[in-house]
Amino acid sequence: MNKILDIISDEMKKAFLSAGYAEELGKVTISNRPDLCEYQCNGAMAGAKQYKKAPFVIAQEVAAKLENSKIFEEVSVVNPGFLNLKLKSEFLKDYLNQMAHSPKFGLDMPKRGKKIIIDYGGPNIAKPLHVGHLRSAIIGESIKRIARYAGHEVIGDIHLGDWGLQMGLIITELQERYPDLVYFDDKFDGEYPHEAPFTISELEEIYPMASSKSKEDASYKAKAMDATFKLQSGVRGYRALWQHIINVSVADLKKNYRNLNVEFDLWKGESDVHDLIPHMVEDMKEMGYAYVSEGALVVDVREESDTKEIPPCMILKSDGASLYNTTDLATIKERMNQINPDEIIYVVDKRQDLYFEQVFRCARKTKLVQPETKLFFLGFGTMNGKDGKPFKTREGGVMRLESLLEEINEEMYKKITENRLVPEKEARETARVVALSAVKYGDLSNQASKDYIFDIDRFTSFEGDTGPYILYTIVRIKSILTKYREMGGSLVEVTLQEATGESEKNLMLQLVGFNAMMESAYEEIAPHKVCAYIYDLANAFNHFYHETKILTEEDPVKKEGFIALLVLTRDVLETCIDVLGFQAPERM
RNA sequence: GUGUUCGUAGCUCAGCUGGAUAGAGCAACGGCCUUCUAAGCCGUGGGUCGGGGGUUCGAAUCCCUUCGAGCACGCCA
Repeated sequence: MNKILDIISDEMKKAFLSAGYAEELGKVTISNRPDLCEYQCNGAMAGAKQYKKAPFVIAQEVAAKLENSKIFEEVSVVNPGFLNLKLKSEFLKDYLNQMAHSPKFGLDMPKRGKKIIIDYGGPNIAKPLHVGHLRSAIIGESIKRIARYAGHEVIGDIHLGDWGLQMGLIITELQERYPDLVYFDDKFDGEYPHEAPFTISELEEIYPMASSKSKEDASYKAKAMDATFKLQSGVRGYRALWQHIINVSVADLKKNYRNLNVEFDLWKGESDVHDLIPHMVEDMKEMGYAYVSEGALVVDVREESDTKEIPPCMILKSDGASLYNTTDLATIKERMNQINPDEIIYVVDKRQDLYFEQVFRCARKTKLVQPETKLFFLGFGTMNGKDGKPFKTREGGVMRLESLLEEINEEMYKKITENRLVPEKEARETARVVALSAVKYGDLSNQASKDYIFDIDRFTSFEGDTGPYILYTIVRIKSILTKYREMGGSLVEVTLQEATGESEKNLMLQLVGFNAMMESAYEEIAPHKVCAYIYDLANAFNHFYHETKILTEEDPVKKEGFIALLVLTRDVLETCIDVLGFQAPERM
C-alpha cells in the first residue's frame, strides 16, 4: 500500500505538471508548522529560479489545479511561496481503514527479502555479562526485529568468545584446585561425566582470579598457555572440560538474555571457525595477499582514496598465533559458506570502527565475500554514568548486568506498590516488564552511534519521554477496550469514522505516518526513529483521550469509530514496542 | 601528530537528504482528578544552535576555518 506522503506527493506532482512545471517540484513533506497546516510543499520556491517567476505566483497556479482535489480540503498559498495543505477527513479515514485491514498496516514488502546476519551480543564464556554488553544486546535485538518486520530474513548470531587464552586460564585454575579430576588424567579413556564439576558462580569467580594470577606469575601463565594449546590441539580431557565450561556458561547466558527479551538464532563462537583458519591463511598467502611484515603476517588494506594511513590487517601474530582478526575473517568465510547472506551487520562498540574497516577490506580483497555482499559496522557509543564518564558501580568497578537490572526492577516495584494495592506476584511481574521498557527505551531513543548517559534516577522516574510513558498509554487504551467489551461491544467489526475534532484528526495523522517511519527506521538502521514516532503518537493519543469521552459517547457510530481508532492506535504502538524489544502489561 | 565523532535551553536529548516563529523531556513556576488509570493533560519562563567566514531567495542543517571535548591509530578483544 502506498505511503500517505507518496499519494499526496503524486497528487501534487500532477498539479505541478498540469500547471506547466517539473513534477519533481511536487514533493510534499510533513508540515513543520502544525499550527498552519498538516503537510507542506516547498516546490514553488525551489522552482522559482528555473522558471524565472515569483514563487508565490507558481504556487498560486499549482493551487488552482487542486481546487477539485479529492485529497485536499485546503490548499493555501503563503509567502514567499509555501503550499500549505490540509487533508480531507474522508480521505484520511479511508486511508486509515485500509491500513487497519492490511497486513503490517500496509507496509510494502520487498520483492525479494534480503538475508541478513546480525552479529551482536558478543559475550565471553565464563565471564558475567556487564553493562558493556547491554547496548549491543538491546540495539542488535531491535534492528533484528525491525529488519524482520520490514520483510527480510534475519539471523541473529551471538558470536561467543569461547576460545582464546581465557579458556586456558580457567582450565589451569581448575587443575590447581582439583588436580584429581579425570579430565587431567592422560591415561583415562572411559566416558567423561555428564555433570560439570563446577557451577556458574564458581566459574565467574575463577576467571578473574586466574587472570590476575597469570599476570603476576610467569609459570602460571605458561601453564595456561600450554592448556590453551592442548585444548586447541584437541586433547580429549581438555575438550571435555571445555565443553562443560561452555554448557554451564551458555545456560547462564541464555537465562540472562531471556530476561532482556533478547533471543539469538545462532550460538556460534570463535571455536566454531578454528579449523578453518589454517586453510584460510594458506589461501591468503598463496594468492599473494598476505605477507610477513615486522614478523607478523599481514594483508595490506590501503586504498587510493584514503585520507589517512590505514594500517594493514594482521592475520597472524609474529609468534604464529591467530588473533581477533583471524577468527573474525574465518567467521565471515564460514558465514558465506553456510548461509551466504546478502548482508552482515556488526553491532559493536564504535571504538572498533577502524578495526572493522580493516577486516572488511581484507575480506573483500581476499575474496572471502562476494563483491555485492554488504558488510556493515554499526558502532554504538559508550554508556556513561551521570558524570559523563563510562558507567561504573559506586565503588568504581564494572557493574554486572544482573545487578543493574535488579536495581531497576526494585525501584520499579517500589513505585508500583507505593500508593496502591497490587498482588505481590503481579507487582513483581509488572515491575519487570516496565523496568525493561525503561532501560530499553532509554537506550534506543538515543542515536545508537552516540554516547549516552545512563541515569538510573531519570530512567526510574517514569515521566515524560520514557518507556513507561509509552506503556502507560497502551495500558490506558487496553483498559478502555476491556470495558467496552465488558459492555458487550466487539472490537472486530469496527470501522473508523471521519474525525470530528482536532485532536482526533491529529491522532489519525500520526497513525498514517507509520509506514514511512518504519521504512526509514529499517533503511537507516535507526531504532530511535521508532521511539520518536511512538512518543509523538502517545502524545497525540493522550491529548485526544483527555478531551474525548469515549465510552459515554451517545452516538453509536461515532463511538464505534473511536473504538476503531483506539484499536488501531494500540496495535501500532504494540507493534512498535515489539520491534524495540519490550512489551506492555495489561495493567500498571 | 594523523584520522574520526561530536558541540543545540540549567540538565538529558530530538531536529541535520536546506524552508516559515529551532522542538521535547527533566528541573522551576501556575492550573486540571465526584467522570474511561493524574505514571496523565493544559499553561508560563528559559536559546546570538561553540566562534568566524562562505554558498543560497532561505543555513542548526551544506562548504571552509577556528576553539573545545571524546575516541581510535600493527602483534588486546
